[in-house]
Amino acid sequence: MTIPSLSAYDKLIHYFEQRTQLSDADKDLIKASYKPKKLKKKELLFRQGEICKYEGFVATGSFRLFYIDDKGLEHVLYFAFENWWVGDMASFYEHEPSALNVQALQDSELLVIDETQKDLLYEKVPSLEKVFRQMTQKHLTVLQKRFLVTVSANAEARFNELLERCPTIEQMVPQHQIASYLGILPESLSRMKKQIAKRERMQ
Amino acid sequence: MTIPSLSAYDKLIHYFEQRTQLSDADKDLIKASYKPKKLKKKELLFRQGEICKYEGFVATGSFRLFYIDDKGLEHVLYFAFENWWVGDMASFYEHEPSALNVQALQDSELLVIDETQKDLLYEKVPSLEKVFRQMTQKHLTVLQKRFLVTVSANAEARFNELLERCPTIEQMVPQHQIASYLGILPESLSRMKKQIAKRERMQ
DNA sequence: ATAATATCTTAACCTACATCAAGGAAACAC
DNA sequence: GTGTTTCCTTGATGTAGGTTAAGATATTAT
Repeated sequence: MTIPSLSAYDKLIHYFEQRTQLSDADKDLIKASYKPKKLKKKELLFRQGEICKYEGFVATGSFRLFYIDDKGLEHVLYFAFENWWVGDMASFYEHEPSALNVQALQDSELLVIDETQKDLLYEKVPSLEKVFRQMTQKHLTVLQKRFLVTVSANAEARFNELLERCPTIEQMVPQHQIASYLGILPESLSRMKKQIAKRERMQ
Repeated sequence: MTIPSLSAYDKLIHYFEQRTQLSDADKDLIKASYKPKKLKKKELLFRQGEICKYEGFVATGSFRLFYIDDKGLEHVLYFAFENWWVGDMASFYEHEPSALNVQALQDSELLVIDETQKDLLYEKVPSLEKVFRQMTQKHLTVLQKRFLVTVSANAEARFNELLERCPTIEQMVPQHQIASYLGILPESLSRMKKQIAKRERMQ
């Protein structure tokens, strides 16, 4: 018994149709503008220092976007699951080296678009301008929340916030990458979880 | 000898004209959509918990946008000077209580627009859709950089980064608010500066 | 001018998390 | 199936920046 799954393109069209009205012609233009791209587990869409040439829609699988600092420590900016977007706007639009690495956490399927195609698509389907403005606003909103939580709460509170917002995260990504998202070392997360468990056993 | 200064509206129109083409009719529509709003030093445009009803263009003066956590500590998200924007997109568009306070650091002059007027303006001057999409992208880019610096560098490195990016900041805002922007306490910034001075005296 | 308020500095002590080191468990590769 | 990465845990010790308290300066209001 298998569930009939939507194609990558169906998911993308569905995403846009939830946000704006599209004619059949619009849909065809969209399908022609995005190219499928498969990435194996651990493969990178692009790495830090490179120009981000593609903005990608996650059709299947999952990704992490992370920065490696001068000390070699990795800092996860966010995880991206199905129906999310991956890329680096600063690099994509300004053609500057990206500060980010985009890595598949499992075998994954993206639909990607380059800047030329995207500008063309905006011209041909102007209503997407609003969709992407709103998508960027949403993105900004989420990042702002993440920033404020990061600077105002300690690691345990940040962990709880993450679990509330994303209860299945522990089944989806390894613990040392959750630590990296939280801004602590794997050792500290391990110790923290032990503390939490101990406290819960007590009462 | 006084420098003849541009009116608030001239500055706003200039801002838009640097980013898109505008007809005289467009300019009139813009001027009719934004209302002037003066704020005295320390006055708030809105406070945490309230809905952000206005997006504001800073014509003169300066602002800080900050969050107060459960312990009562203030965390500055950013400072806004002339030709910057203040507001809270999440609250403005989704009508949810804002997490931010927007406070004038000195007597200041804003041009503000509410959501109804802004939607109307997008309809009447569609090229602004792109300007605001790009503005939001820029905003997102800056916040992403700020986030990565915050999680990967220590307080001294963050202080240096700020000074490089904004060399006159110490003349423009009090030191305890710089500390709040850096995510440390005023006492720590004071201690840090003493350390830096000592090190510089040595060599 | 003088009181009131806001800002900055210093010092002693404390804590959350990092660092270093090592061993164990699980997953993956051939 | 057994070597090899990858991942997780635990303990001992270190440190950046927080906490508390107090006094010094500067700014503002009346």
